[in-house]
Amino acid sequence: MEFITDQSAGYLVNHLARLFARQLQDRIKPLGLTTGTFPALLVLWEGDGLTQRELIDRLDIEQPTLANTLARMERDGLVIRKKDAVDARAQRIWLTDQARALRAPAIAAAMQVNSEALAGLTEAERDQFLALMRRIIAGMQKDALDEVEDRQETG
Amino acid sequence: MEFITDQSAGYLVNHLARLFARQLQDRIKPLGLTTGTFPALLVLWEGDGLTQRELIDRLDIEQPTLANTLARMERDGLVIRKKDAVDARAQRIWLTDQARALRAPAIAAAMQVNSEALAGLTEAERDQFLALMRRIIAGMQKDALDEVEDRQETG
DNA sequence: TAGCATTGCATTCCAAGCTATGCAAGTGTT
DNA sequence: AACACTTGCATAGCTTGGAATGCAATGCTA
Repeated sequence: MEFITDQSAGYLVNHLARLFARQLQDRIKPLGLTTGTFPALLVLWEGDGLTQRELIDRLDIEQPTLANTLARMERDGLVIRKKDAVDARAQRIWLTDQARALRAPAIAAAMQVNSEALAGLTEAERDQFLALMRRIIAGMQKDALDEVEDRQETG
Repeated sequence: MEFITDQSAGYLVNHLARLFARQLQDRIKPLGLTTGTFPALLVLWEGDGLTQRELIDRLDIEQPTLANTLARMERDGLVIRKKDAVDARAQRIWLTDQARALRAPAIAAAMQVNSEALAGLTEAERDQFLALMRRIIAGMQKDALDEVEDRQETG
């Protein structure tokens, strides 16, 4: 059985993700940001005051991963957490002014990474690439969901 | 400035990489393997007795990352490290019988993950997807190399 | 309303990746 | 030969990601 890395989607995706992460990190480090905060920030920039649970529902990330990320973000002055008025278990996440101010430069950095990465592709190829990824992601998420449901029925 | 995650290559690649990693981990955990060992194993299965340096040259991974991975692999009985006869600094990496025996099932697992992930695509779309990734990777590696060279000239 | 199940979050422990640094062994230069 | 430089690897410390677990607050149900 042969395994050719150049023809393995998983291998290439992993490699590509590391290349993107390195690029993004280089560009947002001067802003005092790290890559892991990015997904959470993108959601919060659209509207903060969410609970951790609400954030998780918008990010395909495990709860402990987000909890850790939020802890680092609080330590670094990007967010503050206030107890929910109604539900004493929940904490609502609020952006600091500092985090709000970083929105424009951070997004500019990310968009620049994207455009440089895809610079060798035509407009059509870029669209194709994004569309293919969206379809693969949707399929894999569905598969994962089905597996969870199967386990619940069986177990 | 807008940022739409569905149209961000970096965001989608990161997400996709996590989905692939979860799938692969589920499948190779029963074999006693973890995802991080995979790239090194793929090289070593083609021929072991390499030094760490030679492995790094075949993997776009930083040296400390590989050193850690090899330490875990040695701990788990996948490889042994023997001092090089000529160069006392270098250590040559040898697969154990156990690691050799895992080749077929591990590769089968990875190929299954790939084919399930791409199941919703036509043959042509799969080829396109892989080809696009290869081109983007090549471009980003070239960019990264150029930056290093620029820094050396300047600094 | 008492007891049980669920929910929201934190904590622990691990893998995997990175940067920065250290150090011993080899190489090259004068 | 002495010195500086380079190379090969290890270590420390961090982020990002996950699984497993714990626990308090809430919700449900008999």
